[in-house]
Amino acid sequence: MVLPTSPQPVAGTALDGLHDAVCDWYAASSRPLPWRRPTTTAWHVLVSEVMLQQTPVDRVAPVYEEWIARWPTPRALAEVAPGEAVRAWGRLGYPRRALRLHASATAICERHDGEVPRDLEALRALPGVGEYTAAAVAVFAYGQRHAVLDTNVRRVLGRVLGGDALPAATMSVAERERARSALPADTATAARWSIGLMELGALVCTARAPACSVCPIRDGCRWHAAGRPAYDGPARRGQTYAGTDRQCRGRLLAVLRDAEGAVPGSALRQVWDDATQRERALDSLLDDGLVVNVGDDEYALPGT
DNA sequence: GAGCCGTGGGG
DNA sequence: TCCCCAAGGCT
Repeated sequence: MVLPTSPQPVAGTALDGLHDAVCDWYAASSRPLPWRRPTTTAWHVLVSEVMLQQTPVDRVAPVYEEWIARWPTPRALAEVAPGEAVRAWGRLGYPRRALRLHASATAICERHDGEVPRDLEALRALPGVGEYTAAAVAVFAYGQRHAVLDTNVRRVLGRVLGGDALPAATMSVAERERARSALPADTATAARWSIGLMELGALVCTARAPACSVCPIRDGCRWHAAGRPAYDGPARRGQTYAGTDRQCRGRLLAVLRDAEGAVPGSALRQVWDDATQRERALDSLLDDGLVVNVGDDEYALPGT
C-alpha cells in the first residue's frame, strides 16, 4: 500500500455526489456539437476552442466545418497564406485569432513535427493559446486531468461552491485552487466533469436566467440555498462599440475580406467618414499584420 | 491589471 | 431601443 503524497479527496463526500450528478447529466443532456464527434482530432479541438473564444456556438459551427474540411491538419493551414485564414474567418469577430491560429499551425509544424502538443506549457506557448485554451485542449483532446476555467465553469463553481451570483472580473489564486480541489481524483472522470460543468453553464446555469428547476446539482448549490442573492460586486464595464476604432477596423477589414485581391484606398475611405479615426484604424490593422500595403494606396490581406 | 480587440442575437 | 453578453488573450 502506497501512502498518498498529497491530499486526496475522501471517498463518499458531497463532492462525489456532485461529480456523479454532473457526469450523468452530461451523458444525458449534452449537445451533439461538431467538435464532439468521435473523429475529432486535437487540431480540430484547438481550432474550435480558439473560434469559441468570445463567440457563440451557433455562429462558430458553420465556420468550423469549413475550416476543418479545408485545413484538416496544422500543416494544411501552415501551407497557405495567413490572409486566407483571415478571409475564411468571416464574421466571427476578433480576426487576430485567425492570424494566431495560422501562426500556431506554423509553430506546431516547426516545433512539434505537425502534432498538437499534449503538454500544458507547450500548448500555452502557442500564439492565441492562453490558460483556458491550453487546458481545454489538454482535457478535451487528450483526456488529461486539469481544471478548465472558462466563464461558464467559473460561474457554475462560483455559485455552487462559493454562493456568488457571478464570478469576479479577474481570477484569483483561491479560485484556481478551489477548482483544482474540486476535480475528481480519477483522470477520465475529471475530464467528463470539466466538460460537463462547461455544458451545464452554457445550458442551465446561465448568466441571465439560470434554470435552477432543472439543474442536476441544485440541491448542492450554495447560491441556490442562499436564495439566489444578486451580484454584489463592482459594476462591470459594458463594452462600447458604436463609433469606436473597433467598429472602424471591422468595416475596413470587411472590405478586404469581401474583395478578390488588392483594394484601392478609395474603397476603404468609402466605408468610414472620419479620416483621423480611419487612418488610425488602418495603421493598427497594418501593425497587427491583418492588412498589408501592396503598392501606392493599395491594400490586401497578408499574402493574398 | 485595466483596456483593448468584432460581431450579432436575445431579453 | 438599448444593453448585455458569448468556450479569452495580449499588452
